[in-house]
Parts: sequence; C-alpha cells; structure tokens
Amino acid sequence: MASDSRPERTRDAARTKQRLLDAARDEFAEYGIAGGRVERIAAAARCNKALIYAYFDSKDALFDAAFAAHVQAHLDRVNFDGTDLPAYAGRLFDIFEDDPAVIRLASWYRLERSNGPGLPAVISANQARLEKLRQAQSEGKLTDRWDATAILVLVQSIASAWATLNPEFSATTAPDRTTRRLAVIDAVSRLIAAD
Amino acid sequence: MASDSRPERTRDAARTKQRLLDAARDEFAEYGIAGGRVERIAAAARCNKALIYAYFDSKDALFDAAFAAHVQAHLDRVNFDGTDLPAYAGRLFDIFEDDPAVIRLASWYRLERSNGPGLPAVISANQARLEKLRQAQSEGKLTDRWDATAILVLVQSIASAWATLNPEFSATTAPDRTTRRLAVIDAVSRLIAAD
DNA sequence: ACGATGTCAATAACCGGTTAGATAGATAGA
DNA sequence: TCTATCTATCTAACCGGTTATTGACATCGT
Repeated sequence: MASDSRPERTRDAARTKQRLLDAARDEFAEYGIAGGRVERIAAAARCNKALIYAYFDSKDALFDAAFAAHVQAHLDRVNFDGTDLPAYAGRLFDIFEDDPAVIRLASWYRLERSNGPGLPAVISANQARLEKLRQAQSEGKLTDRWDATAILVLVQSIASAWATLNPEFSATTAPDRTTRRLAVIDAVSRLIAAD
Repeated sequence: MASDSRPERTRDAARTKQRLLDAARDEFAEYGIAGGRVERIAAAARCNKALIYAYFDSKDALFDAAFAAHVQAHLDRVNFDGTDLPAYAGRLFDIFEDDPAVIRLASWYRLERSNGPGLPAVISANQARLEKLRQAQSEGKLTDRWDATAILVLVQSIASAWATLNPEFSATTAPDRTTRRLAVIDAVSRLIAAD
C-alpha cells in the first residue's frame, strides 16, 4: 500500500501510537502492569511520557490496549483446526518458542486481570473453537471421551508446557527444541487417539 | 508438644515472624512482588511495618522467605510416586483446586524471578523425581517413549491445566470438579499407557 | 493562522525503608 | 517477695526517592 511506503515524517500520531503500543507490549511482558514503568515505555518509544496520557488514558488503559492488540495479532496468526489438534499444538509450541513474550504477557494478564470480564475477542474465539471441536466430535473425527472444553484446555496446556517452566527446570538440561516439539505433538496425539 | 499449647503471649518474635510470613504469602499471591504492599502485609499480620525490616531485610527478601516456606510445605505435603503418575497428577490437581494461591504464587515467582538461580530445595526435589522416573523406566514400569524430563513436564502441565485458565475461560461453564479431575487423571493415564 | 502533535517541567501521591523511642516481660539483687 | 534494671519486641512518625499524572507551552504541517 502507498501509505506503507510513505517517508518517516517527524510527526505522525498513528505511528507514535504504534510505537507506544509496541514498547508497552515489551515492557509489560517483562515486568507486568505493577512492575512496568511508563518512563521506560516512553523512552523505548522515543517519545515523551505525556503522550501516553494524550493517546491512552492511563497506564492501565495502555496495558489493556497493548494486550488487546497483541491478542488480536495472535488470533490472526494461528488458525485453529479442530480436526488436527496435534498440528495445532505444534503451531502453538512454535509461537511460544519463537516469542516468549506471548506466554509472559498472557501470564501477567491472567494474574493481574484475574477478576476482569475478559476480552470479547477471546471469548468469542473460544466459543468458535469449542463449536468446531463439537462439530468434529459429532462427525466422528474427534474422540468424545471428554467434552470439548476439556480437550481444548488439555491441548493448550500441553502445548505451553515447556514455555511455563519455573527457573529450577531451566537449570537442568532440557531436551532440544525438536525433541520438545515432538513430545508436545505426540502427547496430544495420544490424548485424542481412538482406543 | 507443650510449646504448641502455650498461651498467645503479647510478645513472641517467632509467632510474629510466622504471622508476617503468612500475611506475605497471601499478599504476594494476590498482587505479586511489584504489586504487593508492605503496609498491607504488616496490617494483615497485625504488627508494625518496621518489623518486616527487622526480621527480614527487604520486601524482596520477605517474598523469598515466604515463598521458600510455602514451597517447603508443598514439597512435604505431596509425595511423588514415579510408578503411579495418574495418582500423582490427581493429588496435584486437588492441591491446586483447594488452594488457588499455590498456582498464583508459583506463577508470580516464575515471572518475577525468571532470572533467579532457583531454589535449591526445588532443584534437588526435581532431580530426585527425575531419578525416580528413570528408575521406573529402567524397571519397565514406565514408558520410555520420552525421556524423564518430558514426562515430568507434561504430567505437571496437565495437572495444572485447569488452574491456569485465563479469565475468558472462567466465563464459560467449565465442567464440575469431579469431571475436571477425571480428565486430568485420564489424560495422564493415556500419556504413559503402553501401546 | 491554526489545529494537530509533541515537549518541558512541575506536582501530588505513593511507597519502601529508617529512626528514635516506648513497653512488655525476664532477670537479678536486696 | 519486691523492685530496679535490662533486653527483646514493638510502635508512631518521618524521610527521601520514585512514579503516575497533569497543565502550560512549543513546534510542525498545511
């Protein structure tokens, strides 16, 4: 698009907002909401701290905006396939391995927004996935040993198993990435395998 | 013991320390290290803020002490059985369900101490578990489809699957506790089942 | 000129940490 | 046993740095 190739102008609110969102994502992924510093975010975005309050309302609102944008990008990237869960788990695994900030951001969100209403985009995405799983179950393409919710929860948990290790585990020599990936895919396969 | 039944004295450093540790555990489980407030901890322990710095050195050190005590209690409570992993997963599940603070505290620790050296007690406990798993494998009592590390990571991840749901999932009607527990145990069983 | 965009510098609240001193309870001398 | 003294335990008030937030001012693009 032409707008993409326009020169870096000195003043461009849209670009500045995006820089702030990116910087906020990195800062909050590293330190969380309570630990994140608006000063650092502004510095990383190469703009003044006050702009945060001009474009977003508060530190909390900035987190919400950054997290929502991040989640939207995540949802767009991964495509859920209810009839091939091992492959889905493998893609999730790759995302977590390639960008550890994904898991960290989600973890902060879970801890610091535990009483929140939840993002509508995520809620509807979940419902769509559950529907796909139930569809696959009714067509006989997926085990009905458990209900769709349990399957989704278990698969996602297995996919993120290696990404949520505590510091104590990192010390031990973990298997290489290929082995870890295979373990995830294999585990999901066995989970949903027909008897 | 007689010392256990001694009356609540007005001044007792050991009891005060314990109250501080308990209050710190609750506060940090709720808000994390950066979000936790020493003022609230002191109030919850019904003592002055300065005592925190008399008995522990800093807010960070208080967290470390509270977390170490909490972990020790956890390690004492659960007994690992390398030859009956489904039962182990079931016990873990029960712990997480009965006391959500366990998972929250561990999550904060993982996020806010990600570069730390790790607790020696946990490291050695992990090594002991891995050794038991390898032993069970060499005796043919446990599948050697994956190495012991992968098995341990996968089992613990499955056991905590329901305890690490994001706010969006809580909204949907999750299965009841019995069903969730069965899903965990069954998933582990299938994971390690002989072909 | 003028609105959009961004800077500068201040401010008020917060928060971890400190200090000087008070008080309860133990101990010992008489 | 009584009481003076001592020490561990605890408290109220305070301090200085940090942090989110704001309002007045500057500057760019059109």
